[in-house]
Amino acid sequence: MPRPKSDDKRAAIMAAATQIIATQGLGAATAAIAKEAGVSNGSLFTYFDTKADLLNQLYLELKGEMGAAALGGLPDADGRAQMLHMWSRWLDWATTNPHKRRTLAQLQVSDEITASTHGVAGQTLAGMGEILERSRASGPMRDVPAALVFTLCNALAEATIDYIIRDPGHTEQHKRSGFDALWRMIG
Amino acid sequence: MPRPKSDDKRAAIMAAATQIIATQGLGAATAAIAKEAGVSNGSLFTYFDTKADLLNQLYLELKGEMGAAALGGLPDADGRAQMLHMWSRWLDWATTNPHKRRTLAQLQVSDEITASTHGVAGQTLAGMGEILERSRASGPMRDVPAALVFTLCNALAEATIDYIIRDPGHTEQHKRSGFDALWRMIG
Amino acid sequence: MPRPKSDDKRAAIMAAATQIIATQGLGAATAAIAKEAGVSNGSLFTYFDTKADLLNQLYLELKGEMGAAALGGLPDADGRAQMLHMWSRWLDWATTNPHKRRTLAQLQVSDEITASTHGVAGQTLAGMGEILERSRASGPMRDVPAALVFTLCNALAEATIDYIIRDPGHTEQHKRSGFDALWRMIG
Amino acid sequence: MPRPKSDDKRAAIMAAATQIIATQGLGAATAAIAKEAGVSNGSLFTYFDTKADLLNQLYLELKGEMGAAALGGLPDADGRAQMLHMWSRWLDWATTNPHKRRTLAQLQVSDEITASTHGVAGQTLAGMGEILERSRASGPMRDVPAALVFTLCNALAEATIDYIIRDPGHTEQHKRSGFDALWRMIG
DNA sequence: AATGAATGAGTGTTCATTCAT
DNA sequence: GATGAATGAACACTCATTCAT
Repeated sequence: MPRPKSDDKRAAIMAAATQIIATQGLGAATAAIAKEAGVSNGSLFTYFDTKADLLNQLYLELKGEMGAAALGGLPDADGRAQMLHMWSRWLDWATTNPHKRRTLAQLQVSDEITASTHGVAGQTLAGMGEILERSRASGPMRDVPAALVFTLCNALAEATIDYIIRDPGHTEQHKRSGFDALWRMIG
Repeated sequence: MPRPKSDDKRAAIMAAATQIIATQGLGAATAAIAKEAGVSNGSLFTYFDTKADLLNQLYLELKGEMGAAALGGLPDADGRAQMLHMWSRWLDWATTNPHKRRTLAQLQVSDEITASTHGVAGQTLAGMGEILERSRASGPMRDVPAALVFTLCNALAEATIDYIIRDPGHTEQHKRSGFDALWRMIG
Repeated sequence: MPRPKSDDKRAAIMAAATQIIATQGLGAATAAIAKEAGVSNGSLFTYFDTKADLLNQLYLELKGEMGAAALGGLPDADGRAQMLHMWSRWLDWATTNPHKRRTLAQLQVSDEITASTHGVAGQTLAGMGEILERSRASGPMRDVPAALVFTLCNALAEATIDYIIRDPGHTEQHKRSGFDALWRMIG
Repeated sequence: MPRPKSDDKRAAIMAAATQIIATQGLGAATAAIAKEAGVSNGSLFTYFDTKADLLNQLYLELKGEMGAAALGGLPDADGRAQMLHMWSRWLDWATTNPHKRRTLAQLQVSDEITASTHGVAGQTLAGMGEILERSRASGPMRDVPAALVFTLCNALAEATIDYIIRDPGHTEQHKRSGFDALWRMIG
C-alpha cells in the first residue's frame, strides 16, 4: 500500500484555491494555488484532472457548504420563522466567510462551470427551495413560477450581502431590512 | 490633439469588444477584438491605453446606454407609473440587446473595473435613482438607506432579466411578475 | 540478489513497451508502458534504471530475436541457398511481427541508443554476417569492406520489408524481387 | 506598411532547426531553436503555426534541396552516366551537409510528418525517379514495380551515405562501390 | 495615424524519477 | 518488492504591449 491520496491535501488545495481566487480572480495561476496549498505544481493535477475540474468541484463544495449553513438548526416553526432563520444563517455564512463568498460569486458566472455542475448544485439547494416554497404558495406570488421566485429571492440575498460587506457597521440592521423586503415580496 | 482621429474606429472597437466578450468571456484576446473591429492589432492601443482601459470605458458606455434606455420617454405621472415605465424600458433594452447585457454583466463583476469607474457609473445612474427615490420615500422602506434599496431593486431587475432570457416564451408575464414583486417591496 | 524477482514482469514490460512504442512512438510515457504491462508506475524502475535503459535493453532483445529468427533452421547447403533461407526468414519475422519491427525501426534511429548498445547488437548479428560473408568473398564485392556490404544488404532488406508492409497483397513476389536484386549485387 | 515578415528570419529559423535537431533530436525545444535563430520565443510562432508545421516545412525544404542537388548539371548522356552523375551529386550533398542529412533522416521517420507532406515530397523527387526509370526499364528489374525499385535504390544510397559518414577516409572509394552495386542490381 | 511583426513573461499540463507506505 | 502519490523541471503555445516601417 503506497501513500494513499490524502484528503488533507485535497482540502488544502480547495482552501488555497478559495483564498487565491478571492484575491486574484479566476485567472489565478494553478501554480499560485499549489504554492498556497503547500503542494507541488504537479500534485495539483493528481487531485484534479484540469483547472476546470478543480473549479467545478470547488463550486460544488462551496455551494454545498453555503446550503448546509443556511439550513442548519432549522426550527420547527411556521413559514416566516423558518425563512427568517434561513435568511439569517445564509447571511451569517457569507459575511463570516468573505473569501468563500467572493470566490463562489466568481464561479457562479464563469464559463468554466458546466451545465451539469450547475444542475448538481441546483439539487443541493433543493432544501432551501422547499422552505421558500412553503411561504410562496400561500402568498401573492402563488401564481408565479417557483423558479422565478427562487431567482428573485436569491438576488435579494446576494444584494443584501454585497451591501453589508461594503458597510459592515450596521450588519444586523441591513439584514433585517433585507428580510422585511423579502417578506413583503413573497409573504 | 486630445482625441484620436476617428470616432468611428473607436466605436467599432467598442462594438467588437461587446460582441466578442459576450461570446468568449473577458479572457478574449485583444487581437480577436481588433480583428472583429476590422482594425489592426496595434491600432486598438492608440484608442485605448491598455486592455483594462478598454474594459472600463466599455463598462461606462454600456451602463450609460442602459440608463438612457431606461429613462427615455418618461411620462409625467405618479411614482408607480414612472417606475413601471422605467422597469419596462430597462428590461426591454436588456432582452433586445443580449450581447450588451451579457458583456455588461461580466464587466460588473470583473476585477479590471476600478473603483473610480464604478463611481462614475453610479452617477450615470443617478436619474434612475431619483425615480426610485420618489417611491421609496413614502413607502415601507422610508427608513432604509437609499443605496441599499437601490441595490435590492437592481438585483430584482437583473434576476428578472436572467429568468426571461432563460425562458423567453413568457416575457411579458415575467416582466409583470417582477414589477409587482418590486412594488410590493418598496411601494 | 543480482536479478529482480520476476522475469515475467520484466518480459511483460518489454512486451508492453514494444506495443506502446509501435503505436505512440518513442515519446510514449513510461506510465503508459507500465499500465499496459499491468505493473505499477514505480515498478518499471526496479527493472530498468531509466527509460533510456529500458529502450537500450529492448533494442538488444528485438534485434536478437530478429537475428535468431533469421538464422533458425539454416540448411546445410551452398551460399545462395543459405542466403535465400535467411532472407526469407528475416522478412517473415518482420511481416509477422509488425509491432516489433516498427518499434525496432524507431529504436534504430533514436539518440537514446548508446554506441555501446549498437556495438553489442552488432555482435548479435555476427551469425548473419557470416552467411553473407561466404557469398560476398567469391563475388563482385570481394574487395569491398565487409561492413559496407553488410550495411547495403541490411538496407535492401529494410526497404523490401517497408514496401511489403505498404503493399501486402504480393508479399511473395516482392520478397523474391528483393532477393534477386540482392543476389545480383553480391552473388 | 509595417515591418514585413522577413524571409531572412524564416530562413534563420529553418537553419537553426536543422542544426539543433541534428544535435538534440526531434524532441528539441522550440525555445532552443528560436534562441539559435537569434529570434524570440514567440516569433517562431509568427512564422510557423505549430512545431509540427515547422517540422513539415523543414522536411519539404530539405528534401527539395537534396533533390535539386542530385539533379543539378545533369549531362545529356546515356542512362548509366546520368545515374552515376545523380548518385555522385546526391552523396556529395549528404556528406557535405551532415546536419541537413541527419535532420532529414529523423524527419523521414517521424510521426509528425503528415501523409500529405510525404505526398508533396514524393512529387519533388519525381525528377530523380525519371532518371532511375530509364535504367530500370531495360534491365533485369523491368518487371518489378517501379516504386519498389525506387525504394531499394534509395535504401542503397542511404546506407552508403551512412557508411561514408562513419568512415570518411575513403569516401570516393565507397561511393564507387555503392554505385557499382546499384548498377549490378538494376542496370 | 496605421500596421502587424516582435517580444518574452506567463499558462496549463506532462512526465521521468523518487520515496513513503 | 510493490505501489502510486509526490515532485518540479520542461514544454508548446498565447497574448498584452511595443515599435520599426
